[in-house]
Amino acid sequence: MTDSPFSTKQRILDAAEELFARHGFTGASLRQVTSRAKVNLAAVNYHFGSKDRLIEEVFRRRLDDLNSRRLAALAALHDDATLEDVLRAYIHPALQLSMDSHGGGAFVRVLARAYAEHDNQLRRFLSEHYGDVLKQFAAAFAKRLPALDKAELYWRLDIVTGALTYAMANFGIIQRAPDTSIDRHVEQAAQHLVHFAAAGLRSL
Amino acid sequence: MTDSPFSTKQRILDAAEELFARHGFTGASLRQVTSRAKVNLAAVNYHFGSKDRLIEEVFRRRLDDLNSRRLAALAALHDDATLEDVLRAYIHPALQLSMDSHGGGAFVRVLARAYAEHDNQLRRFLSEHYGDVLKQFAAAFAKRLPALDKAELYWRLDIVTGALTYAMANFGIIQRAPDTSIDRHVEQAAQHLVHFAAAGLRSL
DNA sequence: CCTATGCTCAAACGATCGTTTGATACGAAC
DNA sequence: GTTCGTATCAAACGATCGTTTGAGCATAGG
Repeated sequence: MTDSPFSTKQRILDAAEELFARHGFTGASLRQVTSRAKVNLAAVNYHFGSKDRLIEEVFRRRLDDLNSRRLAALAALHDDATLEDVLRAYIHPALQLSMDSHGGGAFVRVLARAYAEHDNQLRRFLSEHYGDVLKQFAAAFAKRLPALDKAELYWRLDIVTGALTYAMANFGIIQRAPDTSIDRHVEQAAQHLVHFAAAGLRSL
Repeated sequence: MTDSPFSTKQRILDAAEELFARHGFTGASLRQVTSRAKVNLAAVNYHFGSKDRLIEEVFRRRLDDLNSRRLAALAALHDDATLEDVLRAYIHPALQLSMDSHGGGAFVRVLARAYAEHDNQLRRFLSEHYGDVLKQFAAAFAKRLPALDKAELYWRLDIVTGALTYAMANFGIIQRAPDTSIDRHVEQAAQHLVHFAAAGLRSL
């Protein structure tokens, strides 16, 4: 029941995440996935039922991890935590996931792609697994930004999320330099994002 | 040589843009495209050579338009233009394109998807058609932000671009309300982005 | 020992993919 | 009127897709 990190299921998930990120959900075939995972082609349908269910599992695995990390970071804050502290609890786990060596970077590109690809189906799936996290953070932000009404706050949080998503996907011109360690790059990116976002959020 | 807006080529481009946005490059088949465009299946390979070349043309058409609009807006500014003015020249044409009724909204989702899908090939294509625009704006920003060194400026411009891209793709929770006109929504989004970005850029 | 269960395997299914072919229609050039 | 290049068409090409099948192998329970 507890499958090892090298079990067939896990190997399929790892390979699928990597290939979905690189070639898209439809672009990556199950034959590519199973070949990379060094398992039989039929193993996907045996363990997951279908390709669509495999895609869902790829999401759930990473998203659950991100959610719990974010909520833990938020819960660890005291009442007198600053706006920057809350921003860091929101931003840092996401950036860390996007850079981690276990294929998290691939996952973020999968995530970005999914918004467009599975138009409303996967979008609903994400909001279900994500809605309460957003609400908890929105409340924490609102407490530190009493001057903003709710509509204005949501506008700005949307902007923050956009900048973060873009940074996670490594889309931008700023990419990790070869002589910078991953941890250091994550710290730099998080620091810039937190600083920028704090100024934007506080602006009157 | 000058093909009408209803020519076979244009109809293919319109249909392809719409379907690529909805289903992805590999997810949308040429049979879907040609069926929607009401042209024969072979017309794509006749007019464009291959599916890949069609994808490139879908990009070039919209991107050239966005580039010229942005540069025109930048050129129209005086020397005493504010940081907000430059931001608006950068942001507003992009948002307008993303909302326009001629399928621009679809194009932006195609754009976002492309970053992940065609790993480096299309990425290079974009930087070639986009590099000088970014440089011109970077210079205009640098002039209004003398306190920022070059590295810091590029970090922050990357953040701005991220927030803008996200907003263009209509990914976020903020979407156009039914009772708000498209133009008004573009104005609102542009105003929020400009305001937020200006604060973030100016922050010490 | 026998059976049942979980898993893997090679092989094949029908469907759909991008692309190519060869025929046909049509207007301009000479 | 004939020729020539452009454009459209139905039909087919081989390749690859997701999925299914049925046999084979292992291990645990009786």
